[in-house]
Amino acid sequence: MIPDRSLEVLRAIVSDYIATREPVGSKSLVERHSFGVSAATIRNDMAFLEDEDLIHAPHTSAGRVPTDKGYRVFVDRLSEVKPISAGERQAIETFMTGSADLDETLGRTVKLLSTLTNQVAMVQYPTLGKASIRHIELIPASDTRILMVLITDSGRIQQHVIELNEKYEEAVIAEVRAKLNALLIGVALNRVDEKTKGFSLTFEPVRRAVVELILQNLLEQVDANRQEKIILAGTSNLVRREEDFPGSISPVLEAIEEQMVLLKLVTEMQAEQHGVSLRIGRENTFEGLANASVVLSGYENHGTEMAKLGVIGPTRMDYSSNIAAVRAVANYLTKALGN
Amino acid sequence: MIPDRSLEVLRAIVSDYIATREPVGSKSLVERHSFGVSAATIRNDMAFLEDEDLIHAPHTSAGRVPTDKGYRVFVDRLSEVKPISAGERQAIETFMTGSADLDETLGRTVKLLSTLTNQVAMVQYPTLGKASIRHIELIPASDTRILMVLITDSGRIQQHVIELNEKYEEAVIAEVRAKLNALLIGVALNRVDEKTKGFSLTFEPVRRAVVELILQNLLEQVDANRQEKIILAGTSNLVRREEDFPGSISPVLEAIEEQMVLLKLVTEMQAEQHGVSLRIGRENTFEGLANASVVLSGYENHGTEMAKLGVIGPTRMDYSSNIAAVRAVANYLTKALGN
DNA sequence: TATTGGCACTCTACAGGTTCGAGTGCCAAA
DNA sequence: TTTGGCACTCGAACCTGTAGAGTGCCAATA
Repeated sequence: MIPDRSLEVLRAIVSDYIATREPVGSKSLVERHSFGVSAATIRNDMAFLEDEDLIHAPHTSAGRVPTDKGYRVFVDRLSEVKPISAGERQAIETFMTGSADLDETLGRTVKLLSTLTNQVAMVQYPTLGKASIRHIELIPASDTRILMVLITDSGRIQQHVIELNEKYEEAVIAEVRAKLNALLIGVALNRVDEKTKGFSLTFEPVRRAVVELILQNLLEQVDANRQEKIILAGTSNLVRREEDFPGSISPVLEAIEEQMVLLKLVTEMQAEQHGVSLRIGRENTFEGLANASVVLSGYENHGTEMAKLGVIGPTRMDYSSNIAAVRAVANYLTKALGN
Repeated sequence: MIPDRSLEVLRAIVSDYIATREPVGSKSLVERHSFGVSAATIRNDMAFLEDEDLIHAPHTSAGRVPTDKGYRVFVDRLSEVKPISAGERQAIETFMTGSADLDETLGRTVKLLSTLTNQVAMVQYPTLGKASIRHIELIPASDTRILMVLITDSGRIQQHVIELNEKYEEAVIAEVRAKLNALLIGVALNRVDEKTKGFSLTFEPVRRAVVELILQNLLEQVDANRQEKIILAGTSNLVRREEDFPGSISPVLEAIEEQMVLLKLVTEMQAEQHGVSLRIGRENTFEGLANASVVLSGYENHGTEMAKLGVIGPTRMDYSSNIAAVRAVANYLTKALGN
């Protein structure tokens, strides 16, 4: 167990360090906070915290800096999440109102989150979930191309152009369209595959090639629902915080520019818990993010699809504000998508 | 007029500076290039170039660095555009094949361009142009929502969800769809507005409100074709070139993150000339780009729509390689979209 | 007239040295 | 368990001197 006063000292060290970016020493600590004990006593506590690997001295005879583990204890046990201010609430509300389109809503959300936190913000597109098919449309787009539109009951709409290598008869398209809808409306996305087994056999042999091609494209689209995507905003905030990244920010920028890394990150953290989850420094398995922290929260789309949104910043970030902002934005987004 | 040898000296200064990032002095200049004259003579030439504001000394008794004007003379009169290498050609071809979708093609293109040049790459989505309507589709998406799909003869497909505040009859939708197509197929986008004047009057009065709403959404979509969009890749390359941006790269990052700035830039440069066009340093009207250069080229979508693509990097960039890459990618993209 | 070698001068980058102050660890006393 | 005291450490800031690259100018030269 960590004694109470030592925990208080840790809290003080973290908040001072976040505020000043200077390693904090025993003397300035007692000056700024009223512990009711002398600097020497604090030094003993600090020695204890150092033994526990919660703080760390960049070099002999320097002040102390929180370790990743120290930040972790801080956020888990010490920090209170600040309620967001009236102004922020106001900002969120004006920002989120009046956009019907999923793309636009998410675009605004990510921008909002980055403005609110002054960090890099990310929003994951909603994924599959329990959604089912509401409607499938096939529209001739040119002599050899067909536009396929897939509408799910979560309100998501996907479009895709199918390239045929030959001309087609409109009648086939109409027939396929009718049969597909009859077969699939109300069917959950993850059951489309089994439902359409043998589908092309219900057509005349000469038409089966075209039907197969359309079906294949449909399955791809259904699957693309699983394929995930993340949008970003506020990359320049990273540069403004450059001095918080020892070494270089280059690896961080590379990491966040790489969809795969972010997706992996999001998926890993998905499992952890509901509400806001955190990765601090080296808790991120990806090397490039060793000096970065990630704050994530889930949000819902129509109660069926689930995805994440959050911010990335230096380990030395204002956790309580950022957690509050991420939580608030996730709630508002869920509300905005819920209608 | 600038004497021939002085021009040669300028060329040597620019290429040495690009290669070494060091201000270049008269002595190292004669060592590396064989001018057949002594350093003292070169110094006279350099004094002349400095009078002409083509080079500039960062401080007394330092070597010289090209000014924006110096770079301009260099690219306009001195540099030969390197033909791209076989490897690069290969890379372009593998990269560009096998994507039907406009979004995906442009996404690949921008990634390719940034890999090729190691700079920040940008691609503007094609704009209006002379395209006309091939087909309009209206699809019920839920009780109160309709999906509208707009297909142009340039092959672009746009979708948009129309939110009605009340339930609608499917019959109205079918009627609107039929009449719209009868009226508008083959009509140029910029003439849709006039063509649809009084359109709702051909419907029963009780249905006019719905029709008006749909029409209004259609006009918005047509107009959205004019609304431009730019995608980026390789932002982290900017950070890797940080030392080439005196002061900070922060303003540059802000500028390129701001769609409006880029769009303005692209539009301004549109007018200038066909082929590759360039803005060097302060030639960019935007202050944040004072130390950046922009290389742009136009490309075509199906011969009708026209847009730009290019790279942004430090003024001290390898102009000939970048110009060659931008030109080549623009050509390949035009070809890829042309089918 | 254009070119050259020479020379005195300037400025930066770098290395070494010194000082200052914040901070530490430890110990003996309270 | 807390405290004051003390010797010690280390980095930041500052100075100083030197080496090297570069300049401008001038008188001599082709």
